[in-house]
Amino acid sequence: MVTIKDIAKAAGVSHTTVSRALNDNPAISPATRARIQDLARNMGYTPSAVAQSLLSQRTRTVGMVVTTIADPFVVQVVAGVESVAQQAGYGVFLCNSHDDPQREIDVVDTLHRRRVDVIIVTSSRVGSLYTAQLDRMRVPIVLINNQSEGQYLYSVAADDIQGAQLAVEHLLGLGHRRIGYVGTVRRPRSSERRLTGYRQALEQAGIISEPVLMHASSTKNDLERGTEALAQLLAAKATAVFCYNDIIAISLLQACRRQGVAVPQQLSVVGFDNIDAARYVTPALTTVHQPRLELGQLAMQMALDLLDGHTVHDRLVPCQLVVRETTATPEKIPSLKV
Amino acid sequence: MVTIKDIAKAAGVSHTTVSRALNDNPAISPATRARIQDLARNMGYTPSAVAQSLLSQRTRTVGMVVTTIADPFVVQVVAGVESVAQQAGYGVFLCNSHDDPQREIDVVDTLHRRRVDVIIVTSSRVGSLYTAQLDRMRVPIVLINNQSEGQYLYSVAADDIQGAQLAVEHLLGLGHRRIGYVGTVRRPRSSERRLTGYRQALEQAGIISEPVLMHASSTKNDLERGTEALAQLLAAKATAVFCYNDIIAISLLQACRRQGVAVPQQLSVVGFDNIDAARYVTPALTTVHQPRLELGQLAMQMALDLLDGHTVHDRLVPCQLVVRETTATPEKIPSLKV
DNA sequence: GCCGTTAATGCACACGTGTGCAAAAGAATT
DNA sequence: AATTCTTTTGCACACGTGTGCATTAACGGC
Repeated sequence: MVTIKDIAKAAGVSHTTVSRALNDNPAISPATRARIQDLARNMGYTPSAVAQSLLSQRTRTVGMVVTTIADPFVVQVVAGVESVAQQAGYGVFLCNSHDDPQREIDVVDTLHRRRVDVIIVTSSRVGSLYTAQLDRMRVPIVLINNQSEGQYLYSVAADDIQGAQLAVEHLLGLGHRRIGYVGTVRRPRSSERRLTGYRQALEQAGIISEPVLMHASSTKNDLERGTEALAQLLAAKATAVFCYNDIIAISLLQACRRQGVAVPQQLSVVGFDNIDAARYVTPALTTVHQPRLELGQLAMQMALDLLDGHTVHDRLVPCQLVVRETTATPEKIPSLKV
Repeated sequence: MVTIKDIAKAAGVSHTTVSRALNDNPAISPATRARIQDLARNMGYTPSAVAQSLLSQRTRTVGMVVTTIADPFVVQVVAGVESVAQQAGYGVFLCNSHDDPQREIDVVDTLHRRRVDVIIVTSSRVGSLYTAQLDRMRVPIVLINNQSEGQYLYSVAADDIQGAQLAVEHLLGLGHRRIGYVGTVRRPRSSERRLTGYRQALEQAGIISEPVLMHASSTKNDLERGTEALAQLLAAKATAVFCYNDIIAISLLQACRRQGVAVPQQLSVVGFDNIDAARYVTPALTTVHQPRLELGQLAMQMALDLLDGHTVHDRLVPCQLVVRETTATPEKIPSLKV
């Protein structure tokens, strides 16, 4: 591996002069500068970011912690982070937490050991724990869609409450009165907030929310959620359902098809996230769009602001309703004719 | 940021002793070792991987270049790389090439400047160019599904020819005789190889492939491919079609629905890749499964072997057929009764 | 008490780059 | 020719960690 010392030896100057010449320092005469730059090119020299980082105390790297890279939601967030980071000359170091709090702490420690300039964590489970570590390691941490109760950290999040309200108000507007909610235990905080939005929308319409219509997921696997949820919803005589996310909603659609429940005639379904698959399913899924790309971009921009010493304020980004084919006016089924 | 020198000062010893104590060097007495380790813990010490890398000349990092992180195909490959890397104590540095050869060269240079130990590139467009740079920077490069003609590099790839044969043989087995192929210009080499597999399967069945049934994509956007392709296929009186990938196949399914073409009764459709959405569409897409996770794992394993100085050989991984609902025996339509 | 052996610790350097300060060389001014 | 100013270059150190070698201390055998 060729270093500036090698170039210095070849040029008959000190490594100091080489360093200055390559950085276009005006103290170096134009003649030697050109000579050294040519020499560096010919010798195939590439500066070592490792050595530069050691000296400058900056790696120009952002550490990104995700629950799993396979989640279609986080992929877009990563893309958003990457685009802004790239533009600012920062690189992205990727880590998995696998939704395991202990592992999340471990990878944050790894990133700290690698001296990343800033850390971005999606769906953090242990945000509050960072406050203790935060003063030890002087690394700013930005949380995206934080799932814990830590309040001392910087965060960017989609507005779960407002998004859920959009979904439920859409169903209410179509004439539905018995609307169910299917939540999850994997994202406790988001699920709780979407439930809050669901409740508020019903309340504003003068409807009392019934516990029999609201279910948290009992399983860790969202994909197996459909069959179980459908039985509960039919038993509660629901005409519409708002799901925590698109995966659950799609699994519900598949259960409906298996059991001969017509969507949207017998049951309207609304998802959350607007993942790619929502557009492809039949009937196409009505859902709440989370600005995933924007979440990533905002988080990275906030990270850059923090590194520049600016004061930043938390961001809550509104969601948008995407109406497709799984929602319609409820059928007048016998049990409702009373 | 606390360093071993700070600990040395606090303990009244030299930084050498601290370094040895933290690394469990037997030359240090158990008493001082314990004392220093406690001190390090209390002071919140985290070793600097940057300094260690500078000295050891190893970063324990793999640089990963992908066309775009938003592609559902590459996500699984990244997951495969990450899992093996994680287990071996390596980190993953992620970069986008955006399918731009120049940009691909730039990010490889960036990774080299960061002194990653090895580089993994998916769907490389400029593999052959690396041979020139390869001796300059002594960094092994592993290609996944290489799209260029460079032959001096290590590579892992799915067997496009065999996969295409599986698909077409499946259609032939169902009784189809007029089978189309819809390719793409974005992955020239893969598309060409799948076309080869398509041709070989037809040839073995004694069918002469007709140019009117084979189309390369004229657009860069696979999603808009459907409408155009459907018109061409109907004009050529095809009863089945094999698509370069699932995105094109799904776009074709949507065009069929819009134009009232029944799938699979009037047209059988086979995709390639087996992305998540293939399972969700209606009817569910018959497709060729590429072992994406395995590709990533094999590439990273090959990278580790290279770093250990072992000799490695290129890998060609077989694909598997996944039969779902978009393929069936062809209808006896009038034009075929002749 | 002397010497050889072992245990414990420190000195000095290396890794590759950047920078303050001094030094040398050259040019301009008196 | 002496002085001052400017231009150009080099010395030495810093960043944080690890290691070969030397040094010191301790200890046992005679």
